[in-house]
Amino acid sequence: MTNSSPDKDQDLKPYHLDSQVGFILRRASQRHLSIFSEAVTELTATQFAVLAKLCERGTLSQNALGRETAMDAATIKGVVDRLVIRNLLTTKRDQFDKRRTNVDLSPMGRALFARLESQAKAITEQTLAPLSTAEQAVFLELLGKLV
Amino acid sequence: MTNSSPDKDQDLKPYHLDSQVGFILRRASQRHLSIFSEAVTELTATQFAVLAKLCERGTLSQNALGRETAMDAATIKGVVDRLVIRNLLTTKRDQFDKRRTNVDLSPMGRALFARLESQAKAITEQTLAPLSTAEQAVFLELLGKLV
DNA sequence: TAAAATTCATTCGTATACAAACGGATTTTG
DNA sequence: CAAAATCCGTTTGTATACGAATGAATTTTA
Repeated sequence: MTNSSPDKDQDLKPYHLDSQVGFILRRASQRHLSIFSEAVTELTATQFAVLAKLCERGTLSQNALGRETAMDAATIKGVVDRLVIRNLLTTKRDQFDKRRTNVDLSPMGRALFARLESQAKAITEQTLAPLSTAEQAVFLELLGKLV
Repeated sequence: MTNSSPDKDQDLKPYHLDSQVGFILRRASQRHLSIFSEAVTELTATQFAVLAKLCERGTLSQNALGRETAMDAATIKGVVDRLVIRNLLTTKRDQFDKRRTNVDLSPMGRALFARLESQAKAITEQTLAPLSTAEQAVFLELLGKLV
């Protein structure tokens, strides 16, 4: 007899890109980045994340900063380099561990972050605006489990 | 008297990167992409999305394909070019609208997609695995509102 | 129908993003 | 303590990602 139970090697349901979580995550990120760049022209969201983390944590080695902001060593290097060129960050060789380069906010970087902080909060709100307050809490809780 | 109501220009609560939805979305995407590349070595997630969409929709103009896969014209061009070089896609000038380049799966592309389809479904499941079935449904519904 | 607006694909420039490999510094371990 | 393992920052190469500008083709509109 024909079995209607789940297939072994092949699912009868076709693959629909639009319902795959990875694709929807990418589109949600795209929308957020679009909201961000609309509201903030001075920095990218990635660059802002670096300023925010340094403001929160103070001086960090370059690689540690990368870990805190979810960027690998090659990526954080480029981001830091560009921010140093713009005088938003300072770097200094660690005097005890000669491998490390310590990164910190410059006065300009600190001032820029202070100026953008409330806008950044508004961007978070705008990103979540399609959800009710209750839905936002549920969403953030579940999203947090997926990291 | 001192007012404890919400601030006008400044929120007393400090900005914590780790609780911003944009940052968590990025990390969730990173995790998904890591799961993907662990399971599928032949293609990137982006490239697979192109194959999937063409399998689903058939021939599309290059720009239309970009819209369906959430890539702008410049991005989809690079992705298509690389897949054409690998003989996974074919391109042909539209005979009626001379602006358009129509893109379709090659036999090799179709075969590769067929071979990877079940793995792709498993990747989606693995990405959502930290959530219960009920949570997954809630999460996808809310995430869908944020695109 | 002619001008204006739009669409299409392309190119250029900049910015993530990450794997892999490297040399130097530090820490761990046998 | 010396070898092994790890960590640090850097470089190279490839792949998205997108704004802006371009020229050619098509559609809209006045």
